[in-house]
Amino acid sequence: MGIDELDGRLIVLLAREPRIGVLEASRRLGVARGTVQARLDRLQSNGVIRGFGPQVDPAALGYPVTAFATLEIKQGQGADVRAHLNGVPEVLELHTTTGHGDMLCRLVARSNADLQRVIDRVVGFEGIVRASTAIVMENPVPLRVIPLVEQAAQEG
Amino acid sequence: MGIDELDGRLIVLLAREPRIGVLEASRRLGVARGTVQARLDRLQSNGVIRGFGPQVDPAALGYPVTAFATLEIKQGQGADVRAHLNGVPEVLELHTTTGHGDMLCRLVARSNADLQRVIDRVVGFEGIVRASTAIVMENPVPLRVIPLVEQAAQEG
DNA sequence: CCCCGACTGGGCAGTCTGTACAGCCAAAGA
DNA sequence: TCTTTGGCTGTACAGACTGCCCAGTCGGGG
Repeated sequence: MGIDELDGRLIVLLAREPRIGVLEASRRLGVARGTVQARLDRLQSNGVIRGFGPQVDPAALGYPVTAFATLEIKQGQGADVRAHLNGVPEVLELHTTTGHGDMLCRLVARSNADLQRVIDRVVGFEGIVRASTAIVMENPVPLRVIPLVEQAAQEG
Repeated sequence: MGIDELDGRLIVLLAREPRIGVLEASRRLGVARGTVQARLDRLQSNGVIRGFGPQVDPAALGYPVTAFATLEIKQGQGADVRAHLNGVPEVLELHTTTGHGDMLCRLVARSNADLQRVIDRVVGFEGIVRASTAIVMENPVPLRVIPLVEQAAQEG
């Protein structure tokens, strides 16, 4: 289940320059093309690489406001709340957590004013007892995996 | 800056089946290949599509534990804290937020025990006054953008 | 000592990409 | 109404890549 050092270099390379193909990658890594192909296949069937879907920027889509909402759920309403939130497009992800809140979700909105509408829609559901929202001002570290991959590659 | 309806269908298609190329996409969408190519180029230069990097699953990498930490920062230490957290591979993303905490970051760890090590490393830095952590138990809605894209496509 | 898995280097057919060009059409402007 | 502009359609061509196959090499485990 670990990650090879070559695997690591491959993933990092693909992350930095996604457009290069298997052939070019093999040249950069200094291995045969078949090797890269085999590694890639294995990484994908392993589940290490889920896919190569487009990374969409909500801000460029017209949703420049991001927020995190901590939700407190009425006992036994978990499934319903999940289904409800799943139906809200502005809910980009949802986690159930330990701690004071029961759920944490990431929201986007067209503006601060629009965020109110989104929150109303999110919490306008019996089963959600309380919600506290934190608006994101800055994003010093955007979602990244490369450092983790490098670490996993060295240790593995 | 809006999103066309065709743009929306294209993005959704690519998100669902990333391996298909421009040609196949044009067939599916019922438009000419050149059109798809032009749209793709525009979406990428727009910044709507950031890229097609590999989507790596930290769990498969050996980091099955995810947590969110809310950090309280000593006034004026923001920049240092950012730099510090930027150097921790297990910090997958970092936001500065409004509300009770000053920052919110996503962490991963090899196990619950290992999470302690990560948190120690994160908060072991002058400038961080307090941290409260919520461990993720379940992830009912994994990070997604498709519903948002569809909504933006209809409205735009 | 042998076997097995992994990597190498090469080859082949099929397909896709990048690019270009001419024609068509609808919307915007003169 | 005429003209211009921008976007889409088909088409074409050379170059490059992919998927697949195979024989040979190499190092570790049995």
